[in-house]
Amino acid sequence: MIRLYNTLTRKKEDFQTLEPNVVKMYVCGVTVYNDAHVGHAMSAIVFDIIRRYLEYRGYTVRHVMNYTDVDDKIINRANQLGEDPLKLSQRYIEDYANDLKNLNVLPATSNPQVSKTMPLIIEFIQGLIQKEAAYAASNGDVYFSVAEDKDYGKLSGRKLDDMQAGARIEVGEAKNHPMDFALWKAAKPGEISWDSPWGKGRPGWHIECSAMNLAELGEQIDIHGGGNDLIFPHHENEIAQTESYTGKQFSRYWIHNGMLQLGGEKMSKSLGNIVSIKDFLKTRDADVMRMLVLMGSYRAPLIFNDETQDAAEKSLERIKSALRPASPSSSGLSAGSAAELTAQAEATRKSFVEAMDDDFNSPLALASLYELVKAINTARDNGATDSQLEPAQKMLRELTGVFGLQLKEKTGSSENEAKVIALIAERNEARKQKQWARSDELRDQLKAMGVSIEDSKDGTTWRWG
RNA sequence: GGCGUCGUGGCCAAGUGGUAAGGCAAGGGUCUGCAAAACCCUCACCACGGGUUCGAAUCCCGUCGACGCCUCCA
Repeated sequence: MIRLYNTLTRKKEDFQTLEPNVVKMYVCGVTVYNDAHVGHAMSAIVFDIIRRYLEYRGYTVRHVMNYTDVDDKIINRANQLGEDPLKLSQRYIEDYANDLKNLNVLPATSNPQVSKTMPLIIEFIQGLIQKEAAYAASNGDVYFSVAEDKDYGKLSGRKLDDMQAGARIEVGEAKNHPMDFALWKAAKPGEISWDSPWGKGRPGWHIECSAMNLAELGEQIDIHGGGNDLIFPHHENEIAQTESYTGKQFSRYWIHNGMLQLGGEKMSKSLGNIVSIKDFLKTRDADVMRMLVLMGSYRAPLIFNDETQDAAEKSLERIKSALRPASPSSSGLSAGSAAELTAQAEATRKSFVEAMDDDFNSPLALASLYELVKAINTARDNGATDSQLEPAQKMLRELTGVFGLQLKEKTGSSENEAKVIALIAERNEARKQKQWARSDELRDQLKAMGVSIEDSKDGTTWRWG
């Protein structure tokens, strides 16, 4: 039984889907107006791991991730660049999709866009007005009426009275209640807009997700996810809109990832402390980003610095070490020892699943993986053959695959490869002659080319990296 | 000011009532011509102060501190 932490109840709960074996999961994507950063990567990876794990446990996952392509910031940026806003956002949609691919994040089942959901959004707003959950104001805006929603604030644990509305946000005079939020914003001159019963305008920030959810997954879904900075107001407002509209519980489970932190602060566009996904991938492997995420709880803040990145990189190296072949002269393990290794593989699978079943406890699941790593390496040291290592290595691949780790060995160019082989042959000759100085010189030379050398009784092996 | 999350070894981090997983780093060792990799060994009483309990990192109260949200934000 999978248990997961539900923001709505602030408790871990047994996971039960609306339909057997199917998970309807909606994850808030990004607003597309510039390069995505590693904080976005964290969120995407968290839900990618959740999705992969649910699939591993036999569920069919309908994974929807939206793109917010109509928004103030997009309009501002488009104005700056003198570009059509929808063209600009489309460009960044493709760009983000590419980033995700490079991070080995599986494509969502569908990626709806606000600009392509306009009729449904308008219909949704009309429905809310009919139910008197919303009202058209004199200025052409349409607002959601929070006072009419008796359980408004249930996700974020806020009460309307406690929120100092207007303290930091300007209260529009057209609003009935200071906390009322816009479903539809009247267009300013020259702004991109769509026709509606309330005149030209565009949707407010929250209604799109409610509408796209409805369009893609129906009135009720299993999991709604996103960064914990979205709990309020975004997700709170989504609940208010959708539940007012359908009269049913919207999402059964709300899952929120913690914030990635750089220098003790949340990484965000507005703070400007940003490392883009592209810049990250220039110097580190995609696996490193994923390992960083796996090392901690998805709900906790993720400390992003050189030290944690180095640690992640080294940990990956260790896992990779277990995937390497047996030594050439291996004489074979006793049948008993080989059976022990296979048993360890199965034990690891069990503890891995047990850990992940408990609210996706990846640090604990990783610990069980290291146990298997150690068993494989010990078996190899003791002379296991490739066929004896195989079941355990296959299991390790299977489980790291659930995490979405690729564990690729580095590669160099093939023209260099011939040179490497020649240098190693030369070095082996030198070693035979006990010309250690020459031998070490050649090793340094290879190292400079990015080649690691390992000598053993059976001769010399090498690899890139 | 309100709401929420949290404070575990040098760093990252699991554990939420029975005497502290794991990874990285560090030190020692096996192996090696020397290395590297791998393997073995060593390395914490859990922010502070009270309380509950036979027993607390784990429950309660208080203090201090950090972070997130209350405005766009993954």
